[in-house]
Amino acid sequence: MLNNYLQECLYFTANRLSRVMTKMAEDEFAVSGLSPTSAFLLMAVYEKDGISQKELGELLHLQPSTMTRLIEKLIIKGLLTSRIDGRLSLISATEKGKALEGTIHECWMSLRKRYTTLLGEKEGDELSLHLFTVSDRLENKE
Amino acid sequence: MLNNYLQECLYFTANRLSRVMTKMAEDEFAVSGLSPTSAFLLMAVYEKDGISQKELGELLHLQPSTMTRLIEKLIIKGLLTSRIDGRLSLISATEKGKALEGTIHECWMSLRKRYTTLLGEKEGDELSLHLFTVSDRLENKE
DNA sequence: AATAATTGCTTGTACATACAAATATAAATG
DNA sequence: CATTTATATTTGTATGTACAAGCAATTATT
Repeated sequence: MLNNYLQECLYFTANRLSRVMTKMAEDEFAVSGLSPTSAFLLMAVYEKDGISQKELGELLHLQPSTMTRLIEKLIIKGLLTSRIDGRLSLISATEKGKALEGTIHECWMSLRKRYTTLLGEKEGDELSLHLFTVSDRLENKE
Repeated sequence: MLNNYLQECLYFTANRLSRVMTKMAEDEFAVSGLSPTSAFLLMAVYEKDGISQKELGELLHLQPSTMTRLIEKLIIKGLLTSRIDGRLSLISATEKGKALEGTIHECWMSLRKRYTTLLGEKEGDELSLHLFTVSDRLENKE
C-alpha cells in the first residue's frame, strides 16, 4: 500500500531518479574535476562566448543566485571570466577553461553511454526528451 | 546545439524535473508543516508502526545518515519516537504524529491532483511508475 | 569464550540549490 | 529631468541529501 504511494508519486520517483543520475554523472565527470552542472555551464559558454548570466540561467533552468555561485566558483578555478555590461554580467571562458572542452565532451559521452547501455539507446533518449517536455508542461502553466 | 545536449542528457532533464516537482510538493505539503519527504516518512510509519530505521531507508531510497537526520527532526517535533532494539532503531508515531495522518493524506492527494491536471491522470501515473522502474534498472545493475 | 567481521546507526562535514532581501543599473512615466 | 518601476545580480541564510569515519551491537570463527 505504501509502496503504491511511493511508486505513484511523481515527487518521489522524480527525486529518486535525480539522485541516481546525479551520482552517475558526478562519477563520470570526476576526471574533469568538475561537477556535472559546472561542466554543462562551460559547454554553454563554449557555444556562445560572452553569454549573459541571465541567459545561462534560463538554459540550465537554475535560479539567479545559483548562477552567481556556480560562476563564482569557476572564476576562482580560473576557467571563466566575467565582465559587466550595464546590468548584465557577460561570461567567457579563459584559455584554461577552453582547454577543458575535449575532456568535458568525453565525459558527457561516457555518461550517455553508461545509461543508454542500461536502458537502451532509444529508451534513454526518449525518456530524457520526455522529462524535458514534462517539466515544461508542469512549469509554464500556472 | 547546446539545447540538444540539455534535452538529451538524462542527468539534466531528471534534475530539472526533480526541482520542479519538489517545489510543487513543498507547496502542497506546506499546510502540514512538513517537508514532502518527512510526510512520506510518516506515512510509512503509519503503515507499519515500529518499523526499523533501516527498512524506512530502503523504502524511501535514502542513505542511513539521511534517515538519522530526518527522524531526528521529527522526534524533536514530537511526531515520532524511537526505541533501540539490539542494533535496530524502531520508529513509531506519537499521538501528535498520528493526528497528522488525515492532513498528510489530503496534501498527497492535492499534489497528485495538481500534476495529473497538468499531465493527464494516465500519463502522470505512468510516468511515475516508469521513473520508478528506470531508477531500479539504473541502480541494481553495476 | 575470545577475537574478528559484519551490520546498523550517528556525527562531522560538504555540496547543490533555493528564497528573501539588498544592491545596482536601466527604462519608463509624470 | 526627477521619480518611480523594472531588471540583473549578489549576499545572507536555509534545506535536503550524501560521504567518510566512527561507534555500538550482533554474529561468526577459531
